[in-house]
Amino acid sequence: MSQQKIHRLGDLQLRIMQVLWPRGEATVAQVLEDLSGHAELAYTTVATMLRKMEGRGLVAHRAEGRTFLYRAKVAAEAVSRGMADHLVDRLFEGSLPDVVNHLLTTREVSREELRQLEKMIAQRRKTL
Amino acid sequence: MSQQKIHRLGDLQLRIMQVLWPRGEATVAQVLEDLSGHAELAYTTVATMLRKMEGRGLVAHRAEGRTFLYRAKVAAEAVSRGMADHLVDRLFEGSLPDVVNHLLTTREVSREELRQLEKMIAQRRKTL
DNA sequence: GACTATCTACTACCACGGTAGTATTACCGC
DNA sequence: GCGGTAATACTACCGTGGTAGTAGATAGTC
Repeated sequence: MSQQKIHRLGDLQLRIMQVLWPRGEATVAQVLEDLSGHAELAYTTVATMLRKMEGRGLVAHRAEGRTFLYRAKVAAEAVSRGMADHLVDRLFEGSLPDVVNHLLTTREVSREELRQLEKMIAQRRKTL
Repeated sequence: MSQQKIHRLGDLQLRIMQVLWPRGEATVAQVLEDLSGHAELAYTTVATMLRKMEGRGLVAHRAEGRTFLYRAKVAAEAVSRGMADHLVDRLFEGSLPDVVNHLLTTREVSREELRQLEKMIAQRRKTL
């Protein structure tokens, strides 16, 4: 059941995952530390959230003395893919050209970025 | 307050909006009708959801006799833009190349779609 | 050994999406 | 006029994200 609901991550949950992914393992205090800059949260808020996320299978922990070391249990790629796919499906019926077109027409784009995009497309074509 | 939280649309809420956008106005029964195919919902479920959405400023209604005609109060473009931007910001720090790269590498793509993408990019370059 | 800082556990809220039942009201056909 | 149908209003409930306080345990410090 975990695999199917990967796209459902609240803002705080995602930010916590984004702390855990590069760190590998982190204590509650470390997560809280890396999170500051967004909003000042209470220590217990982060601890509670981590416990809830563990219940959902997003993270796991091991005890180091009396301290818990949390680690991500789902890969960053799986999450971003799940979330992106979910959105593309909901908004653009799964059409990749539609979503890219939407992004291109509603956002600021630099010449350099356009060049990058073309490069990616050329690259992708080779893999077909 | 309505403008800033446009990206927060539940699945059902979005589907309802997607019924209202092309129709312009619709009764509860018509929304329910257009929604079937997804899941069979109770009439009162849709009615309740519409009332909640009206409280949030997503839709509005006028009375035609004793029947309510609901209409979307936020444009489809604003919603898709808000949702897409929110996701791109959360997952890829607002980087357009990153999100496109992610989409290109994780999804199935046809040669034809790649051609379309290149066309769009060329088109977009003209507007710079 | 007492004090304090630091952990986790438990509990409690609130908001909101989603779902639907019950109640009330009003129209329509006979 | 009466009964059924269809509409909205109200209420209720569950799950879950988010936030945090309080309590209890424990490790380190003087």
